[in-house]
Amino acid sequence: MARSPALVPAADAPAPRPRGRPRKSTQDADDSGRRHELMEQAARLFLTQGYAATTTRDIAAAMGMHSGSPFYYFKSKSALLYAVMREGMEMASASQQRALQAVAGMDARTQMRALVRHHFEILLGPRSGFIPVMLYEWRSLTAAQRKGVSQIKDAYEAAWMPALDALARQGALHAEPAIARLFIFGALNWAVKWFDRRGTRTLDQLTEDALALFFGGAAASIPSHSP
Amino acid sequence: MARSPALVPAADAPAPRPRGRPRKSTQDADDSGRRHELMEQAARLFLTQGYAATTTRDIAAAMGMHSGSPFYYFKSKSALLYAVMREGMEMASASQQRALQAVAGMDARTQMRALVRHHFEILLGPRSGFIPVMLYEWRSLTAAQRKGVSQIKDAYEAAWMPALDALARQGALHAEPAIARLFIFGALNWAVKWFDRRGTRTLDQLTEDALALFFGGAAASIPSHSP
DNA sequence: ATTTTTACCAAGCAAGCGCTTGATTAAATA
DNA sequence: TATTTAATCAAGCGCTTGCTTGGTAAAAAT
Repeated sequence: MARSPALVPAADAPAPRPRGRPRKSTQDADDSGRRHELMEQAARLFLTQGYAATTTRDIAAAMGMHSGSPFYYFKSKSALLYAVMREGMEMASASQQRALQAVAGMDARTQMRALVRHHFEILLGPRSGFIPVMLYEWRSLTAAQRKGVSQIKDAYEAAWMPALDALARQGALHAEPAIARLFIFGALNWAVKWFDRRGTRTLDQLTEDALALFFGGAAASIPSHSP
Repeated sequence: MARSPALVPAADAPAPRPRGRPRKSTQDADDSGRRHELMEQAARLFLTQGYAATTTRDIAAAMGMHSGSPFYYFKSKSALLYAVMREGMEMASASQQRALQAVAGMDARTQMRALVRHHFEILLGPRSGFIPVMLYEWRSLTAAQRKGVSQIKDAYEAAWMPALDALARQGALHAEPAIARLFIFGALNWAVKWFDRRGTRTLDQLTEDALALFFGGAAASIPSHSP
């Protein structure tokens, strides 16, 4: 939607990069930093304007590139979207595993707190962007792409079931865990549309609000060792 | 996304209509039925493909029209989207008022049940379509259009506060009503993405599931006359 | 010092887009 | 019966789109 001729790289765009081979590597290893930066800019634009309404020229301009250059990194616009979702979901799933391991063996409410807090971090934290794109641009994927992302997404969502089942057994969850999970993900994911990170409410507070709403006041927490 | 040349109205499209002036009126009064049918087809496509990814040619083909004909009813694609959202929100707000009047003076949980049930009807019922488009294509509106829809939407959402406040006072809602409302709308609205009307679960059951999750089991309902 | 590789630029093409314009047809009206 | 009006069709215009192609500057490898 940015209607600039882009014959000249636009006034507010980043300064043009030196051409040619880059100086060894910005950091250590596997990540060719420029490709990742492209994914971040694309994700930002996909989220604010939508995938279909974002042109490859918009993305190029945000990078300070010319209109054809993004295709050096991704063979199509669709492949760029897929990379954002797939790699975003892989990172989210890996960090969720770490968050869960940190509370392994603790009571169900503590585990749920960790899951909710982590999910908010992914959705609303400073390094967010990839997962919200996935949530709201799912239909822009091809069937084959959807299948590829679904695998990771299903694992991410399945990791919530043990804690939900335990809370239901304790009487802290007043609905079938399977459909409670759908409602709860809806409630949390929707926060992308209204939560303002520059506001006064922190993600910790937001987490407590959500826990209170779904699983009752803090007093309702009954510690229980896994049977 | 439908890639048909549309030189001929496509094989699966509705049969071509007789041209010329229509036979007096399909029904009684104010609604020129064809315009409304156009909005319904557009809403269906906007919802499945997204607004930007839906071409005016797609909409025309779904109507069995040629590509320029939708512009007889709407002066632009954008105006068609706005009409869907605005008129959809007006209908939803009016029917919500009726649903609320039917339970006026009754206890807060009954009022909440009416609100949730009505909301599901709007989102998932047989006459749905307009409101889901509004929820997921908000960013495709211009600032001026957003303002026009916001007025009605704010009133629709504000109507939930009395019941939420009352439930909080009864101890059946364990979070600040203002942010509870945001979470709850998120949970309900998300159902558009997963609920299958052809499945075994009815909207009545879904309503009870949501009430149990947010406001505790059915036993937690404490009747209270308005003070 | 030469060659290779990386990371772009510069230009443009074919297809598709929203939308306009001027007939044209059939029913309603006079 | 003649005229008007509503609801399209038929054709296409100008612009934007995703993407391609061939070149080129600079660092890295040899």
